[in-house]
Amino acid sequence: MGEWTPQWTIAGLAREGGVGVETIRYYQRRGLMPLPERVPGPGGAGGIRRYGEADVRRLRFIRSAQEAGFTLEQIGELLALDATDDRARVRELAQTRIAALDAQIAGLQKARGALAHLAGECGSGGEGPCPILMSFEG
Amino acid sequence: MGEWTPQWTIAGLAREGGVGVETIRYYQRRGLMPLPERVPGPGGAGGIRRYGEADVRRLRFIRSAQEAGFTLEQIGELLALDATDDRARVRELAQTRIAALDAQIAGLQKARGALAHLAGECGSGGEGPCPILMSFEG
DNA sequence: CTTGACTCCGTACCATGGTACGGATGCCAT
DNA sequence: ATGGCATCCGTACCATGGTACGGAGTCAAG
Repeated sequence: MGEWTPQWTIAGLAREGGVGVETIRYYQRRGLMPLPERVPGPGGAGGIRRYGEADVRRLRFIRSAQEAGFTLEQIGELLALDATDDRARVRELAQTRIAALDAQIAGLQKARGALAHLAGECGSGGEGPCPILMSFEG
Repeated sequence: MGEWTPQWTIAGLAREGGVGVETIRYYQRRGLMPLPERVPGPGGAGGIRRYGEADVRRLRFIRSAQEAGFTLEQIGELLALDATDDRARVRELAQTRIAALDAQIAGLQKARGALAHLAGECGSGGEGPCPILMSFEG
């Protein structure tokens, strides 16, 4: 019995999710990850928590949503919403974030253009300082 | 005598740059903005600091560079570099940041796609919860 | 020449997203 | 049954980029 009845410890979960153990504990404190029951061992005393596929999926979702620019607080709301059927709220969150992403992408592309221009102006052939302070004007 | 011999107080500079007074003071502490001489008034005692066009440009540069994803520390280096002629280092910083921007833009576009898909899946016609947790898979 | 707004400066505090520490306990192999 | 990790938990600390506070000084208008 190994991988087919997946039961990870917190370290295994962390590995699957590409985060540190402390990060998972932090997410638990924030209410983003549940605390599984402690599984008493042969001794009978309260043992160690075990994690399964659902936890891995949840953790990966958190990381992806974070890359999409959601804050941990918003991610908490999304996770809570996953259990409800408040489709309107989900669409609202998604579309607000899409609009923010569009603005952010446009801004980054503008910045990229400015930097490319600077790198060009500041090519290897040339003397004196590069026009750094002016690089974002225009 | 007003705008033609530009002399702003810190509040005016803040207004020009679209930041708060405390932010400018913070940049001064970080070494990103210089502390102008205090201009003694008629009384003779050390007076209030005055800012000019150069400060406005510097402040705007900081904000733009920040939007381009540079940290304040990197911005400090860029500002220091503006006085030198180390073109190689400038190009290095610019190109590193361009690469990071390209990666970031790609990531954001992927996230945007996932969110658009979620918003679609989760249209007004439909029952039950939306597939939030799965929205970033694939 | 006082009043009120603004400045200066040090220091403290804040939000976000973690990261580290240390003692108690648990698990497993030898 | 014992040594050596790992887990659990509370609490403290960190980096980044500010934001707020309080007291003293300064300046301009009335």
